[in-house]
Amino acid sequence: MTASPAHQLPEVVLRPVRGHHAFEACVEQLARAIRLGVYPVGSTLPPERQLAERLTVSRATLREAMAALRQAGLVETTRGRGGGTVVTRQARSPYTRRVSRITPAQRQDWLDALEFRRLVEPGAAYLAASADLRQDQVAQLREAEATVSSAARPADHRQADSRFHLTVAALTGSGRTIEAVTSVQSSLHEMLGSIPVLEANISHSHRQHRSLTAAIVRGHPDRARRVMEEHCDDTAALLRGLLG
Amino acid sequence: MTASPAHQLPEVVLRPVRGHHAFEACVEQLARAIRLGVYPVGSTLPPERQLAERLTVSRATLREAMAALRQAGLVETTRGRGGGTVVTRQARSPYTRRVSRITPAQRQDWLDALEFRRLVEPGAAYLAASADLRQDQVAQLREAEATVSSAARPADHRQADSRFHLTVAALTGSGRTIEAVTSVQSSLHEMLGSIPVLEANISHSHRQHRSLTAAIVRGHPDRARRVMEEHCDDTAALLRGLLG
DNA sequence: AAAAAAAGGTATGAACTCAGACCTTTGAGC
DNA sequence: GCTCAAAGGTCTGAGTTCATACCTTTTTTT
Repeated sequence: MTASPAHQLPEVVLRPVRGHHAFEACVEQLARAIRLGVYPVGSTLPPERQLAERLTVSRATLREAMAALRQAGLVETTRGRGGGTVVTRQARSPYTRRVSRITPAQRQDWLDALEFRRLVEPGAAYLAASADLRQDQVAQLREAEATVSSAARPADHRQADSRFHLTVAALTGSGRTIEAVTSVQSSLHEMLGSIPVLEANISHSHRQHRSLTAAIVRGHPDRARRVMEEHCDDTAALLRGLLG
Repeated sequence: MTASPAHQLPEVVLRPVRGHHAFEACVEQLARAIRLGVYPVGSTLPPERQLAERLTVSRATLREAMAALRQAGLVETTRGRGGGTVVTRQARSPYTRRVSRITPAQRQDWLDALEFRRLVEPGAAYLAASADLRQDQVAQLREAEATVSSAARPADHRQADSRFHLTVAALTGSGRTIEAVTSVQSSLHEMLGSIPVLEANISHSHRQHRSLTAAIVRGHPDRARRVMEEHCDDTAALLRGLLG
């Protein structure tokens, strides 16, 4: 009881202090934001100085990241007043590169993401439904829902779906919740881009989105959570099957 | 719909790429682990090379962090085989320093932690109760529960409580869940150390722990979640009141 | 007693990151 | 047209972090 560090807690509690280099992390965050539709094609990213501040990174580092995105053809930059960096192409999931076999670590991480998602997204839905929403928030949610159901191509649908879920998270107003959902959605997006999956049951998914939206707007937390749980379970079942 | 980055998502999705310098982050993680009782007084930390690897940091950086802990009197180091770094004193919450007024940002973060906790810990309890637990895991949980209820001094109680909650999280086997609970518990620990709170209703809390343990061991996810929700709500109500 | 192993201690040069100043381009407003 | 402001582009020196050796101390093993 006194001299030993008690079961395996140490192994699980100490986490990597940071993943990669700062500039890689910036590239990743920005690419993710573009991929998830936070910055749609045609939109302008914030000025460098602002972005740098938001990512708590020096402008020099941020610029390296921008250069990488530019080189990858995702964005284009123009100088002068009113200039800036514009999204020109949809970012593709980084794991789409050829037959890059899914490593066991990757697979493990993805399974974990599915599990964590089952926990965190229903929770977010619950919180969102408990909140007193402003009119414009309700409108945002409705619009996000409408965009998903009207998306034509699978890629558009995936992106709109991500944005819908992020919007729900944003309604909670909780930074940690938003971060958790962002991370989970990003993994999900990678999985969907990496696994050839016929997005079956789209109409089923739309129904779930609709009732989720209704439950949140009307302020039924328990109902919102239950719907989101089902929604997550459906996706997870599909993906788990394909991941083995 | 095309040229604007759509509501406030950008503001909330892009998160700081990393907090501080690597070595500060190491100090924080290690101090936190000691504070939360992951490494009790008298226990030996893993060898430097191992720790460095786990934190994904170079040994040089890790050693800077260790030097800081050593200088703060938290640990002592001996050389040679069988040597290592031993925890000699309990880490105190970093926010206990005098009348360090709670900044608005701090307060905001703490409120967010309470909200996120209400989401994540019940979810973890649900997951833990859904899992097929091995005998030794059950034993760990029971032991953690017993340690909380037998803690005499408030400081011991707080630490044992943290460990109990971390143990529940560890039962889920989900890295992201564990990380989320760790972060939340750390904030909670700071709050409790910073706000003069008579830990009222200890026996009430013990009852909750007991039924939580029972629900998890017997595999009743919904019950486990409900109990944890109440447990979180009780603490949160108390703390929210004191935070204003 | 000698050798091996497991720890911490030291050193070095390269790569990364930062903060801050300054330059250049371009649109907006007078 | 002139001027200003808002953007991106460039430069520099200091501070961090890294990877990788190699050294020293102590215990265990043979």
